Amino acid sequence: MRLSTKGRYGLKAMFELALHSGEGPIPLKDIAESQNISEHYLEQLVATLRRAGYVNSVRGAQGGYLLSKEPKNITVGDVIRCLEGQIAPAECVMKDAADCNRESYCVTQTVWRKIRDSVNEVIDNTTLQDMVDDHIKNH
Amino acid sequence: MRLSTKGRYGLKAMFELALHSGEGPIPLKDIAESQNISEHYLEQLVATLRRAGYVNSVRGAQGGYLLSKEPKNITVGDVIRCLEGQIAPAECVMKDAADCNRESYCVTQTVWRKIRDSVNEVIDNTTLQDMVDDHIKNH
DNA sequence: TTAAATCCCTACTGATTCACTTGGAATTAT
DNA sequence: ATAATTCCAAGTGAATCAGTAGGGATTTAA
Repeated sequence: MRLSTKGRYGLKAMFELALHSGEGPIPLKDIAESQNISEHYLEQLVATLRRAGYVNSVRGAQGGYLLSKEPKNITVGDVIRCLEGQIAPAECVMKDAADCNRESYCVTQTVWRKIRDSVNEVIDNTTLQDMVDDHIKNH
Repeated sequence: MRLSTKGRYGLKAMFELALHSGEGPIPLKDIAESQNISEHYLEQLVATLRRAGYVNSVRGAQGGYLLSKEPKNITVGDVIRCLEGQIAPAECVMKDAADCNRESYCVTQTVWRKIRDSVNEVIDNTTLQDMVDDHIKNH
């Protein structure tokens, strides 16, 4: 039940972008350094977020990345799901899942569904702006 | 964020034991067959649960496994944690975690903590008895 | 008393995923 | 022109997953 570094690093990076939202493009180098992450690895994660439309890029010197929307319109769920795929403890409670067994009703599925829903509730109701506010409040 | 087969199969097995609680030892063969799981693999999972004190075993012909406590006194959290280790989306919010970075406060940690707590709330408040009741209600 | 049914234990294994690294090409500000 | 950046594709060592293999020990039933 651990998140991989994709989701973890990705959210850190998105938080950094949100923190400097409106200040023009931020180069990955800065984020990688401040978060102590391999720049080349982070590049791959941000590429995924870019293709999904959450960040825009500016190439060339003085280029970098910026959020494509306001921080309040991007949720933690958007970011994590983009990088990690659907968040569900078992395949049988993922969207488009095939029926997991011949029986029409399975009790463990009920448990997995509850776990899935509780996690999704948290991540879909926290935006990057919430994280920024939280950060400011604590400094 | 997927659970491995350890936790998934393990919970299914414990549910079967709870369902037949009070009927004497149930052989693994029956559980493995009814849940369509490799018996030898399940054996390893149940061994872990036995060593942790959640099930007792009876050796020899007509032997098998039984819950060591009443179904209402074993939670889903007990079972999953026993087989999968601590449930937390990131190391920094696990018990005994070293400080994740030089800064005293980290925003992503707040998110991970919320996820961790919401999952634990679900699994610690669902017992095997709840699953049995749910099963009976739906048949 | 022997055979069958069961649990118990250790080790091995092929496939997949993780967390990167390598090595460049294309683009743009200075 | 040069340096700073993004963009792209492929390779890699280590770890984990989901078992399998091959036995040994214990108990019941015939």
